[in-house]
Amino acid sequence: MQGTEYGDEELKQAMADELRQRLIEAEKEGRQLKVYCGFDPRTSDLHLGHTVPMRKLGQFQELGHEVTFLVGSFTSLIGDPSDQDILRPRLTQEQVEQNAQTYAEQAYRILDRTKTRIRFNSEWLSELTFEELIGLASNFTIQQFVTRENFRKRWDNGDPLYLHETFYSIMQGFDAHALKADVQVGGTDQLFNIVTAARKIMSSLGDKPNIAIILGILPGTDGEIKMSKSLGNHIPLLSTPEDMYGKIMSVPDKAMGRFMRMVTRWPPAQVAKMEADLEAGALHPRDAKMAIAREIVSVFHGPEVALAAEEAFKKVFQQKDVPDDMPEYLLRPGQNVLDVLAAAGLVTSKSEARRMIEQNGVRLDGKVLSDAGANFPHTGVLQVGKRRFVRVK
RNA sequence: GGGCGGUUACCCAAGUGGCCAAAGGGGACUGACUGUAAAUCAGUUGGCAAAAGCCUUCGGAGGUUCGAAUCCUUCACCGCCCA
Repeated sequence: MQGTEYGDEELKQAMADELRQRLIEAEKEGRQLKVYCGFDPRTSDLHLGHTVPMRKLGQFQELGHEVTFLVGSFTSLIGDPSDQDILRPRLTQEQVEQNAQTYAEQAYRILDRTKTRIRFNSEWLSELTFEELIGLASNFTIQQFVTRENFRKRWDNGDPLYLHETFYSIMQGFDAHALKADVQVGGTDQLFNIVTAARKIMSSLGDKPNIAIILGILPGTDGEIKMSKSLGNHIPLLSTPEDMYGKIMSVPDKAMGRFMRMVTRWPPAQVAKMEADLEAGALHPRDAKMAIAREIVSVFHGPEVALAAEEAFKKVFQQKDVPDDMPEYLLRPGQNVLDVLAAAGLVTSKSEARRMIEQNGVRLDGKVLSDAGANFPHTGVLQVGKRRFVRVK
């Protein structure tokens, strides 16, 4: 139960006991536990935050249990209201299918391709009749939903709260039933959906309620709030190693503990030692973070690539040199500084380019360019801000 | 179905005929300081333009006016209260 966050000691204990019990039962019945986690195919690319429950699934997999990667193809048509206080837009069928495809593919970076079952919940949810839905819905009261924090806020603010949003929990509960799940993994934002909704629905349908493994939520690059693409604080799984390394380095120190626990493969003892060393001043926070960044990049790209990413980082940010690899732009005759900045994609408009120049944010081979309208001086490395580079040829 | 209120830039939010490209906050970006951290300080934050200035933007469409985010008509969407 390490790395879990139930926010309630009693619940954690209850779940731990139940898990132990279930393991014993399964052992007797000569079967493995059925473990699953649902993922919303809401965006096409996964980020570090998604990997937290995936790695938990991976651990179960290593222990020989049966793992299902459930794509919420049907639930995405609604959008989970759990993790935010505003209404989420509904996706179209096509968007969902397209996203689901790339999703599963990326999941294999973490999970064992040969052992992972991929299921789509539209399989059974699209078959439900209205009558069945009524039966499922009768397990819940309006109050249960309205008292949940995220609904409560919207209620209090006078923001719209749609009836269909309450179906999300019911559907998730039905997923657990359809999969006959023993264990369901999810973030703290899924506490209600898993512990209340899924367990209730399963019991009402005569299943043994599944056991909740509730994981903490990984913060984004701001170190505060949940990593999320829509909040712009995410670290995509498909980012380049250099980018991933750099993004991890930009995470505030205070979030290091959570990154160590949630996305590195380090055993608790090592994490504890690092934290103790940091506390004692024996370890420089920067070095600790570099170790974390190298470890995380290794998880996805292997140790050699991670080391190379680290070298690139040192070069650019510690020695203020330029990276080895960068996009190239072919200079055309008669172009001025603004033209090149805009055409090379370093800025989104010429007005922005002007601003950057005024703010001394534009450099060519390390020298600040101050004349926006001047002809582009010469070929070389053109830099905007600290991290945008283009080689002008 | 009725009454009232609302829809402003990436987000929240002020603005109720000219001084509004539109206050303030958040976020983001640039610079300084650093460890590409945090904190702090300074600045920027619609587009085009060297600049004067011009153009587009205050839910959509029409209108009044020399002039509209602001007034009128209408449509759409949302909230509250009543039924």
